[in-house]
Amino acid sequence: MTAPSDARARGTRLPRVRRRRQLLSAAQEIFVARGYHAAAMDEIADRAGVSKPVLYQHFPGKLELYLALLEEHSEVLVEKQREALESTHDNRQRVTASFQAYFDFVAGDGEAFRLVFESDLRNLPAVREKSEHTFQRCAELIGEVIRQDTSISDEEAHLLSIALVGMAETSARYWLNNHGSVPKDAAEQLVARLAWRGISGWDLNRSDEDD
Amino acid sequence: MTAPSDARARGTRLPRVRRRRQLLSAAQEIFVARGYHAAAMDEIADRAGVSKPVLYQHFPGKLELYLALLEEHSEVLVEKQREALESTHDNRQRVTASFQAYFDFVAGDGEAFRLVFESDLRNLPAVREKSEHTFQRCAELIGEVIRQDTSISDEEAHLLSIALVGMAETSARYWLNNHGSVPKDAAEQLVARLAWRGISGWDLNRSDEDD
DNA sequence: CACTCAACTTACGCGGGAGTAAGATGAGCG
DNA sequence: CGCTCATCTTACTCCCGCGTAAGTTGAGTG
Repeated sequence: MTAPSDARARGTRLPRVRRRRQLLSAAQEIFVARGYHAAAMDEIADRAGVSKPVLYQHFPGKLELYLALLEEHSEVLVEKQREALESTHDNRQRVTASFQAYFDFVAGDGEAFRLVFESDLRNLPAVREKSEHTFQRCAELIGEVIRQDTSISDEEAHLLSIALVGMAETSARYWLNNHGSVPKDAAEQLVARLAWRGISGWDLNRSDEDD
Repeated sequence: MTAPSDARARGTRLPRVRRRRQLLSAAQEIFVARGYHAAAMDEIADRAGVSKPVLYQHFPGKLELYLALLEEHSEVLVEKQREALESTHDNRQRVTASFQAYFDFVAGDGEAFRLVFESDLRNLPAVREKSEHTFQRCAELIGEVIRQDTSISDEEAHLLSIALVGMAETSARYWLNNHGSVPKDAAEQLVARLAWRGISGWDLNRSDEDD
């Protein structure tokens, strides 16, 4: 079942940088599949077709290995988000692009999103801060857009952004877990529509009517 | 700092049911503060002013102790949610009540919500299923309401519900972490407004306009 | 007042996994 | 062709924390 994606010819020597990349890749598979705690350094080494001390020649410890991956993928998410928002000046399309970015992130790169969104190490301050900071940066990018077009206060704009990011993250994760029930495009569009209806023309009607 | 909330007179004997409740309470404090993995059975026993074997006379193991708490608080959340949606027939108020329920849940009972929303044991199938099932039940409650008033398909209604629940959970957690920046009422209202604008009159305008 | 049984204690076994010491191997260079 | 040094291996040590064996205490009952 688990194809040894990189454990080619157990016994091949590799130059340092190549080996490092491969170790990161093996570690990602294990951490994603098992979480931090259930992941064993032995298993990561095995997966890379190498013995444990090799791992320790590249990373000082399990935690640092994990943090390296977390850092990398957090950056990817924020970058995707930035690109999405810069891809157009039409706010309606920005919303769509932003959700697409979230869905893409969740759909991509061996489920690495689980490190960022579902870490079982969030009780460690270093990890909690990294995750939350990533989240905040995404929200901040969206917040800027909102502020540009509404007379809303900074704090309220930020809270709205948080809510939207939460919506994106949650629905993207749900969509992935239930692959097949709804096609990606449709899911993105649906949730984007919900968000757009929610924020567009915010200033206009301060009175809330029922249906 | 950490008041020994229940560790009265180390050396007091307690009848079985009373002791059990107290152990659950001590366990909750520790699990919430440290997460499952970093929580030590010794510390839980200490916190309860009791030695470790007592713990094992009430619960077969660490996992079962944890699951008991998870189960309990999951039920509380779903129940709060059900009450909120049954508290009125006006959908606009339903939305507000629903978000209030989430904020209340997060604000209440010694931050027990962290067990449900931030468990570091989600890689264990039993826990993952429990958390996800709780989430789904909340979404389903909301989904029923949505379906009653729209011509939307079941699957789409469900995805919308998921998105809304994610919004509620995320914003409630954020609000709690940044207590003081926004008062509870204001946060609830703001996010409820966002959600209501998003879903109300969904069927009417199938065309999306920009601002 | 002795007897019983639930409630509690101290002190330990033991497994699992992170990290390491010491040695083997082999690719490339002089 | 043999030297060197980076790469890699085997085979440990050690700690931490769950779970338990065996024994103690004391409240209530006949």
